Amino acid sequence: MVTSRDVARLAGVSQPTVSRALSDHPRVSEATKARVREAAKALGYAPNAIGRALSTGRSTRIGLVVTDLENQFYTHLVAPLHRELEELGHELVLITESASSASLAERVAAYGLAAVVLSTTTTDSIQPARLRDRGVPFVYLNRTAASIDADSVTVDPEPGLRALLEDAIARGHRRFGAVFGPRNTSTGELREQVARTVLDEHGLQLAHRDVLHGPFDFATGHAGMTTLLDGGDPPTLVLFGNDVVALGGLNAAVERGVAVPGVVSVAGFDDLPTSGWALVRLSTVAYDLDAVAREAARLVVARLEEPGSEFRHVVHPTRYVARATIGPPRS
Amino acid sequence: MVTSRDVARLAGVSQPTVSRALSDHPRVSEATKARVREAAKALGYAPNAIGRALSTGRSTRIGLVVTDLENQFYTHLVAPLHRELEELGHELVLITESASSASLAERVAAYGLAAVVLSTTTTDSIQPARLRDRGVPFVYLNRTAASIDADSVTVDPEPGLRALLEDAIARGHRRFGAVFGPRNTSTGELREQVARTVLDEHGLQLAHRDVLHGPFDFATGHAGMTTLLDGGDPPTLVLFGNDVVALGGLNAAVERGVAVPGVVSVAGFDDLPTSGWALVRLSTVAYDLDAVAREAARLVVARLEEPGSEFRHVVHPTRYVARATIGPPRS
DNA sequence: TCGGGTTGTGCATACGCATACAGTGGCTGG
DNA sequence: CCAGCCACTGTATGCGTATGCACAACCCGA
Repeated sequence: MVTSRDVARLAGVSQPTVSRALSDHPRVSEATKARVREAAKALGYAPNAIGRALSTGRSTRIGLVVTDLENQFYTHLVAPLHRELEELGHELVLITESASSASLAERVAAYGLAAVVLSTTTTDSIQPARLRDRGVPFVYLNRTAASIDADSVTVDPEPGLRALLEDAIARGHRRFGAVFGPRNTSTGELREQVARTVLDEHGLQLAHRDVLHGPFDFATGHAGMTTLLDGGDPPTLVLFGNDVVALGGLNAAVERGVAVPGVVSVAGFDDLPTSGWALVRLSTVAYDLDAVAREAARLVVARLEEPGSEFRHVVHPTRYVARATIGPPRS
Repeated sequence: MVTSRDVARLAGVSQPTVSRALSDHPRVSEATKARVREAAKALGYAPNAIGRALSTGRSTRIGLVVTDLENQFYTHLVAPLHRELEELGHELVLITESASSASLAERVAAYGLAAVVLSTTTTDSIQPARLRDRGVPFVYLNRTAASIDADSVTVDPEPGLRALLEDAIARGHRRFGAVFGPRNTSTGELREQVARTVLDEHGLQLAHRDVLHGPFDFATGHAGMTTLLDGGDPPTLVLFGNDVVALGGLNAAVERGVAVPGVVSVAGFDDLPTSGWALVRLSTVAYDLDAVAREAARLVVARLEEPGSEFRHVVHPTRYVARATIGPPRS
């Protein structure tokens, strides 16, 4: 391993001078800087992040806490987040909440993470509270927790979801079903609430038996659609908590030969790339997921640079994307 | 931040004793261990990975080098790899090869990574060579490089691909087209070679104009299928480099109303979960991707523990999964 | 010509942990 | 009863970097 001491020796200076030269300290002469840079290059030197982190007390490593890496949604969230963090000179460490091991806060401390992006779905505020108590900066991504404030990037489901539902109502739908996300989820709850409000405004409501809940995954949608279809007189449109769930529902319908939108219409939320496929054509609510993820990256980094600043709450708008899975209701 | 010194003070012992007690050193009395553990728990102490890494010279952080995080294939690779690494007490750091920044080897050194899993597709052996020169352990995942040896987990396309092609031939296909992966790719090259061999054995071959190449992504498949369909007298079956590419091709066909498998049959490779959807039903070559990823994790960790041991080359078998996208050729 | 400021560099040290080594008791056996 | 050993635990140190401080050399104006 090449250390700054090796570089110092080759450049004929002291180790601290190497450190200063490479970080472009103004008190180092240009000549020395050039010599040091050359020596560093010759040896293939790169400052050791471990040593630096230990010395400065901060690290450039940022944790992303997710529930289900296998979930397609996270793919499209991790990629831009990672890209942006990398551009800002930070690294991404993935963390899943495995109940088995230590508490999140402890693991953050152990891993030496500078900050954390919380993208787990549950509103459970124990973890945020612990993070705050430990002084670990964190940012909410696509979720919030009522009791603990922090920077956040979220999505306002209202415009998109309203447009979607009003389109459905205009087409003649009256019996709506829903497979929402988990109950203790800020995003899920908000979407459900908006949906109920919009329907209510049109004198409609969700019958209790037509509303299901479950994790934001394929299986939930699949099982949900199956249940709704198995019940007598299924709803004419099923609203899903997000696209991954909707895709599960859509496939369940296709599997049993139930025409979409001929027999049931299907609505999603997120507009994942898959939803736009010619094979799928899912009608859904869209927003700029890429921008949301990048925004989260910028917020964390900003928080690290200005720890005392006021919390920022960025909200992205949504819009309705009408494709092929919402049609007129069966007569 | 809670340090081992704080724990030491509370437990009434010295800092090194804390270190030893928590790592279950045999020369520490049970009574002391208990006291230390209690103090650690009371303070919520977790050993700082930075300090530990600096002290021991090794870290538990393992890098995963990928090309395209957005790619669905990597989703199903990252998730199990991460899970396995976590179980083995290691962390995962994502690295994408952005040409802009420093060389991979330098970044590995800078990040303080203990080892690296190389899952980028290109056979370019510059990076492996540099890693070797720096003494950074690494493992090939789903790729190899001829010139530089290392532990590897790969897939043998032969059985699955042979079965797939022989089924297609038995159904009457004679004109095959292909959209393979990038040229300088060990997996892509191997699949192409196997395909050509099997076809050759049956007195068939791939016409030059029917063979395309490109990155392993959706766009490649989409463009490839479009090109093949636009040429006069397209092949009756198009073999794709992998499922992600095949899904691109499949959607391109659907978009222009070309029936699959009525007009063209489509074959993939990987058997991603999406390929099994009722909406998709892609005929493809399957293997246990989950196991492959976990195997890679175990290999890296084993390599860290026994640096001198012989390189292991694990090869997973494949099998043909006949679904709905391969039918009889159009007459 | 000399004091005060500026510029450039080295010295000393700290970060949190692990570990080689030294030391302190208590115990056993001769 | 004491040499010798073992079981514990503390002291000292190092990992690679950053940074406060001291210091040397130089410059400038009075």
